[in-house]
Amino acid sequence: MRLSKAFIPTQKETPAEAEILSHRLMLRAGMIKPHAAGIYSYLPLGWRTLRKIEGIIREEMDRIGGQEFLLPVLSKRDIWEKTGRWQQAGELMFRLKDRKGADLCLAPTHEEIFAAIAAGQIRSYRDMPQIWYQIQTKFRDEPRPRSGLLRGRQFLMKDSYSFDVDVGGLDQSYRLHREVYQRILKRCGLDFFTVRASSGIMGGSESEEFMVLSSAGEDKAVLCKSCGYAANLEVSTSKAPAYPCETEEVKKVYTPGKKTIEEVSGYLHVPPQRLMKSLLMISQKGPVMVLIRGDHQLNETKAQQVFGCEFRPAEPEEVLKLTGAQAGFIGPVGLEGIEIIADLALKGARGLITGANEDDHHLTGLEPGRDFKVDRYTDLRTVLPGDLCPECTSPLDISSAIEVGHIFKLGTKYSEALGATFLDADGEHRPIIMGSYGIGLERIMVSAIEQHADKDGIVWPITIAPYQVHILPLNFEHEEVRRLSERYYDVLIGRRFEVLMDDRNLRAGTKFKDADLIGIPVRVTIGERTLKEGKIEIRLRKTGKVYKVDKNDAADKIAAVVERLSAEMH
RNA sequence: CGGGGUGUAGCGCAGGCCGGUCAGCGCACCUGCUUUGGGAGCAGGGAGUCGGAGGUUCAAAUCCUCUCACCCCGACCA
Repeated sequence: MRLSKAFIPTQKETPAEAEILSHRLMLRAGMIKPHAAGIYSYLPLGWRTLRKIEGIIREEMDRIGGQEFLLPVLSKRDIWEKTGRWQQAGELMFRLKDRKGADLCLAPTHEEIFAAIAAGQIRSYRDMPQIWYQIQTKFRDEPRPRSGLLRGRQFLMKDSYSFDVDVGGLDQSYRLHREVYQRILKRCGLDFFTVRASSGIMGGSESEEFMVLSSAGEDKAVLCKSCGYAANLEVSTSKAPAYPCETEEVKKVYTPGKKTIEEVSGYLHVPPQRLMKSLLMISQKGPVMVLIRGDHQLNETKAQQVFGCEFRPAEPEEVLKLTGAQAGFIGPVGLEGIEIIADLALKGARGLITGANEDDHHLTGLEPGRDFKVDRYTDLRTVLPGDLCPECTSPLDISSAIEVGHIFKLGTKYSEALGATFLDADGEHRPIIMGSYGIGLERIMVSAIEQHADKDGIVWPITIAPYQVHILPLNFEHEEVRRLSERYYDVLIGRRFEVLMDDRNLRAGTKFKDADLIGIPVRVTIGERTLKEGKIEIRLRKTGKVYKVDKNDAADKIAAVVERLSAEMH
């Protein structure tokens, strides 16, 4: 492509709305154009990179026997009703009506539709295993789109689904996907890791996320440097360092108006670790009191699992009715008929302080088991930095990360709801065992920029760069400069390389700045100065390393550099 | 949904409090000349319903009311 003819609207200044690096660079490099919150147009340069990513994903999916589909975006209500997600997905789903008034949605994901196809066509255990995938736009009306392409309301995803006859088959399909995702991300030049994750409203048993460390990321990953333990903060466990405490007498103290941990801890001059949060929850099975150490936070994902059902905090009237006191002054002591669940960090603790079930009073010196009953100890808290690794007891780190992929063992939730059953070898009807595997194309692109950029612009990994070679004639009016540039351009294109040539009649400085911004891995600089020595320059965007090569066999040298860079990515 | 911020030319912004030569600056763009190894110089030029609607006023970018959009923090998030 000749830059004189290309639509690559680079900008010197950064649009004010862009906060994160990748967003700023993509706007400045003329890759994307904002349309509405969380909705972007992809301009030619941005689209080329997305298509590169798409190509890598397609190659790798096909390699494991995946078969590509293209499913509809418009989807009718009934199949979503069958799995309960028409209600469950709530406002996240874009909904519309057709002219007859029938309900439709823009599909936010495609489990239902793929499962419905399987329900009709897969009838025998002989028809499996199957891996079906598509690369397509998803629509989700996010509560808050943000960070450029990181969380959009419309985005590209490769989603695949596996169909197996048994759990062993699912394990195999899941493992294939884990391996293929690792290959995809590696080929895209990402430094990533996997974490155990929550399966959320997808349902299912096991799930892992593919994460890229980045301060721009919205997820928090808990990492152990010494043993490699890694988990999403939502599901991570840890051993809390024990807080030293001694046996005390129980005393009731007057704490007028002191409701929060901070207030009580300040008023009584004790650290928050000595306090115990007593949280009254209403689950579908009835009221439950949850006990957490004062400096800890209740982890709702874990609580959900422990309760085995939906729950919510009790309303003020319910708190009063069940405990006789206002929230802030409640506790487990003397509480009858309410299940009490405590976080593991409280096991063996002594001298605790919590509400007395009497307004403006707290109890001190409490000991679980001695002063109140605990029906169950379990892990309920969110990990804090410095907590100890559950596997090797080294201190844990918590880092921000971008979730680029997520794989799930779904089981039979969708196949049962949609009647996707098959006949096994014994002639029995059984539901198909499904897995679901997503990977975000924009998130790969964003992550690549976040991980590979410098003050001057993007530094593309060659596998996903919009072009491989950027020919930069410094003065296109100069005859020899022009002649050589045209020659390399033709030769390289003839050899199937992807080449951008800056044939614009601009000053050298402008061309350099644009080249750095766009970030093509191999730059070929052709100027009068080095031509006097009979040389041209090959410069690597990543390292800044310059090779001066003879002007007559430069094309071979350029090709060799591109091939070497590409080979390094496998 | 709660809190905060911003809407003035393609991009970045000033002006707003104190209504009246107030439609402005820089970049980008167009023309010409000079320039050509890290975002050139000079001269000339085009471009904006001041987010929208209503109101106050002789007069509104500026004051008032409503509204829309975008960004950030939080809640939420397959």
